[in-house]
Amino acid sequence: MSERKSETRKRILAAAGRVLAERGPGDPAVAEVMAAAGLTVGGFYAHFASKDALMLEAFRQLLKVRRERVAQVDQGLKGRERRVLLAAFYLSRRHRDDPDERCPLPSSLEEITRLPDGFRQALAEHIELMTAQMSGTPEEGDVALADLVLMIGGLALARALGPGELSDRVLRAAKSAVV
Amino acid sequence: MSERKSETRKRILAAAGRVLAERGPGDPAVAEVMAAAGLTVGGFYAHFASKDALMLEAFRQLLKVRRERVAQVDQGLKGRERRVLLAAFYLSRRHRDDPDERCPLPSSLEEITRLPDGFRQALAEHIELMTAQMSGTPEEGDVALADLVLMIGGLALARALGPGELSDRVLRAAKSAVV
DNA sequence: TGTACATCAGTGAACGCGCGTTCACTGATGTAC
DNA sequence: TGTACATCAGTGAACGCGCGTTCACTGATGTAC
Repeated sequence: MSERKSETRKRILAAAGRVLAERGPGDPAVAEVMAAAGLTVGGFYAHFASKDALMLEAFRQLLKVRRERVAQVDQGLKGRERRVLLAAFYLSRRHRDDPDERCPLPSSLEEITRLPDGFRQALAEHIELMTAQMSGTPEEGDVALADLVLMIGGLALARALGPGELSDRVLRAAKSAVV
Repeated sequence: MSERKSETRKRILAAAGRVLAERGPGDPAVAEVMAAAGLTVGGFYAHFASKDALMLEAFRQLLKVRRERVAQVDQGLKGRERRVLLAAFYLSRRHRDDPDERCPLPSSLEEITRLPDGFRQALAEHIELMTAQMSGTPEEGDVALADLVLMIGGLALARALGPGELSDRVLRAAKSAVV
């Protein structure tokens, strides 16, 4: 594969990641993703086998990047302090409203029920790795898992409510419940 | 409107409620809902103005019924004890796997972002009423809200993971984090 | 160095399908006399 | 009580559109000699 082609591939993947994080893997149309990458639909299948294949790869990549980012945040902090800090970022109004840098999970969970198994596996792997990153000791695993639920669920609910007082309250309430 | 017609309308609404709770308001096709009600597509628009109108009415009705059910559960229990009991039901494997009696929120949150405003309003109203039902005193409002996030988010994540060990762990972890 | 040909990334139009919505029609039920 | 007509719930086919996927073609880049 030529360098030019693999550059194009990356552009498509990046465009897919942006819309996926906002609207989930199913909703965005292939033509829309290609247009966002500055291309036309026709060329798509020279890069990916199907829409699902593109979206799965974008999904995995987004999760991986986010895990790496989390790993870089403040390794000095451990256990609950670390979780509180991560939740403060995750459940901020900025993360709710900013179209970039979004976690794809709140928008993807529901569709994953009906998507190919690879999505479920990528999700499971991510959850395992994140709980490990968020717990100082193995015994803390379950509280880390509960905190992930607060984060993902809190953001999903806050987004569904749209910007506003109740939505802000949801973010605050979830943050202060971190275990 | 004849009695026969209004009976049919209720059947359509009930069929819509079942698929909505499982797959959200957008995914099920009108023809599929009508078939589930023992009818053909053509007659649909004599009962509802549009698919969105049907789904919104089904959504509101499902939420109302669920609130009434919660109101009947054990008024003796107050505050945290009450929330623990409700979470035990909500985050059970049965509620995760049983196609009937499902809460529509885990499957609907994401789509609500892109749906007419009525969905958002119905959601907001439901969340307000539920936090009221789940807090003994007004000061408890925020912990009730956090518990709702644990319940809805926990079920959404557990469903996305599909039945299995990790999914069960999510349910348990969320339950034991109830504030 | 230049010419002929092959390769390759991307284009643009078309195909097939599912789905929301519309509409002419049918068969059953109700009403007038 | 019976007959003619109107109403009404539901049917089945069609329309239009969006979308995933395919494919013949183009223009640019690389290779052989």
